[in-house]
Amino acid sequence: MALLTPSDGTLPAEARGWGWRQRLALRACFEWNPYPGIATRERLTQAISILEPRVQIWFQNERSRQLRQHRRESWPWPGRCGPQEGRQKRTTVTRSQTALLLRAFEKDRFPGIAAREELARETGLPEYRIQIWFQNRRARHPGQPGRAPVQVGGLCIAAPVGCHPAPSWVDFAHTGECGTGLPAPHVPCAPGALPQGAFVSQGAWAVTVLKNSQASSAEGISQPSPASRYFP
DNA sequence: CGACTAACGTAATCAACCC
DNA sequence: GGGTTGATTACGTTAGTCG
Repeated sequence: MALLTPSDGTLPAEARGWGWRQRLALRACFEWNPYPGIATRERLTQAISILEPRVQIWFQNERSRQLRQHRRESWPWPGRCGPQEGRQKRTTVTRSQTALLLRAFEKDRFPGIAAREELARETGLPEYRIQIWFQNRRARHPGQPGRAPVQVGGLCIAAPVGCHPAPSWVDFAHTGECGTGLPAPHVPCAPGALPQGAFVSQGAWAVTVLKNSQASSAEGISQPSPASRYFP
């Protein structure tokens, strides 16, 4: 998405959307666990400087793509493997926050990003939680039909939290922090969870390799058929 | 123009929390 | 214990970008 890219528009073609290093980290994680819990998503968030909700959206879209491809090629989708990771802790919405949201809901059932940001500021809740609240509210309190036009243009997705600096995929590329940041070795993951060590090494490997190689070779790394790894 | 992808929608469901 | 509601999932659609 252009809105996630530097404003000068000089991002290389292969990095359309997010940086290829970010994609690589996401793919590496996806291969080990297509259903990451909040802990893994948070680690990814820190490692690749993409906000957690965006990471979640990416995994949703990626699972969708993989499922489609598996169906096309008549391969069974492995689905969840291993114990489930923990969910996002349930957000407690206070009465005053609910009242605020209800007022906004009555005015507009389909708030755009700007309105959600404003509500986030007013309530102190994260913008993505606001979005979830509206989704649940619409589903459970169907009122007048009809939907607001999708607000895509004019988004400030690059920096929903007060427009912080541009995604640091360049830093990610040069600091080498990502290898350790991606899969925190001491994360309190559920016992018997996915092969964390393997995940660590894979993520670190990916990053290490990328640090010492060119984008062209990186493309080759990120390309192997993902399905082949599910069915060795 | 078609392919790709981020963002966003619904519907169904799981699960935590409150009364 | 049941109702409410936040979180997550699958799946579909839209719109922007690129070759």
